[in-house]
Amino acid sequence: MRPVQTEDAVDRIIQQWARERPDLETEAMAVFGRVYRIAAAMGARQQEAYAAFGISRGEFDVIGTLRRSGEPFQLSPKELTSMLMLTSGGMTGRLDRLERAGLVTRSPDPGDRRALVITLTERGRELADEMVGAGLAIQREALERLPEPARHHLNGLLRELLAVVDS
Amino acid sequence: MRPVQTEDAVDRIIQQWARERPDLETEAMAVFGRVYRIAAAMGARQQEAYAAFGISRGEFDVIGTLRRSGEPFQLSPKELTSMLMLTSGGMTGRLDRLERAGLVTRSPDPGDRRALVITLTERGRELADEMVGAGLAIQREALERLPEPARHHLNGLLRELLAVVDS
DNA sequence: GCTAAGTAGCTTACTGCTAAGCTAATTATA
DNA sequence: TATAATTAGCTTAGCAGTAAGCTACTTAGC
Repeated sequence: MRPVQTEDAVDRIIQQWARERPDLETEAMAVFGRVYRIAAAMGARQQEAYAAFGISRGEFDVIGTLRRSGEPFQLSPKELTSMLMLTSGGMTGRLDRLERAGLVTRSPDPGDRRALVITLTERGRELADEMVGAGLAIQREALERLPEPARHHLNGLLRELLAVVDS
Repeated sequence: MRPVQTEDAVDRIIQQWARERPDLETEAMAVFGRVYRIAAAMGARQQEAYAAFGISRGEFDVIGTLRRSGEPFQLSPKELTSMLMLTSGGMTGRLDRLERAGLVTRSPDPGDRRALVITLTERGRELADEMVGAGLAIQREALERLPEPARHHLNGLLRELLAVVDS
């Protein structure tokens, strides 16, 4: 009952390398080539869904992070920068746009006059709640086309690979 | 003998969402969250390795595509643009840099006066051969830390997921 | 208390990308 | 043949990111 495994774009690339460079051991290329393509394709699809709400994927990451941090939906730019692995300049730009859109506010941190507190506005919270559902729907739509034992097994293997890669 | 599965960054994000929004079905978020992080981490690692050769990952993609296309290592900008899913402007920039570095040449296509032929130079071919080995080494180093049945199984599941995502 | 080092956030210069529009050449149609 | 539509590649403007350096403030050591 497994679907027939037909040749995909990554197989073709690997066949070309195997013809030109038969000395290469290409298994790793297959695994990570597929990871890159899945990430790119799903990223593009999510970006499209987010654009319907008027903000980018990166901007959603910010309001999503504030939303899931829980009441009172406040974090410092520094915390956001390190959670989202961005430079401070990039974060300043995102916060500028989100503030202009009325989704977050900047206010001084009473305990540290160097620092700011970023707070999700009511509109920002509502938008984050709507958008997390929309983004998740895109992901579920794709994933549900795999049968269940495969889904669960895939998640476990990806967890192992991430542990290896992040260490 | 399986390593103990400890909580990772994706688990923590999902726990936050589950606390704030218990209505969400988060399995898909786990799978794609890990795919995104693996892609980002490995991409950064490869970029670093490529930088040692003086060119970027995107530029390597171009000379790698020419190299694996086989003798006479020639493709048109149009073919490269569609293979690498780039806009024409982006490809023009990459070719400018590669030409300046002496890794490719631009020459007129004798059969179509609108078109160009991009040819890998001898130095370009040598560099591509060296770099594909270096990039692959990074990938193998990570992947080999998974035991073999897992590696093969993971590749099969990723192939299934890519087929679903690319359709 | 002073001073040196570190930290938070912003600004600037630069890079690489996309999107839109251009020219020149080719192809299809009347 | 004339003309309309398409295609290849380039150029330009604009955007989002990084890296480096700035100011203002805080912390640690003497």
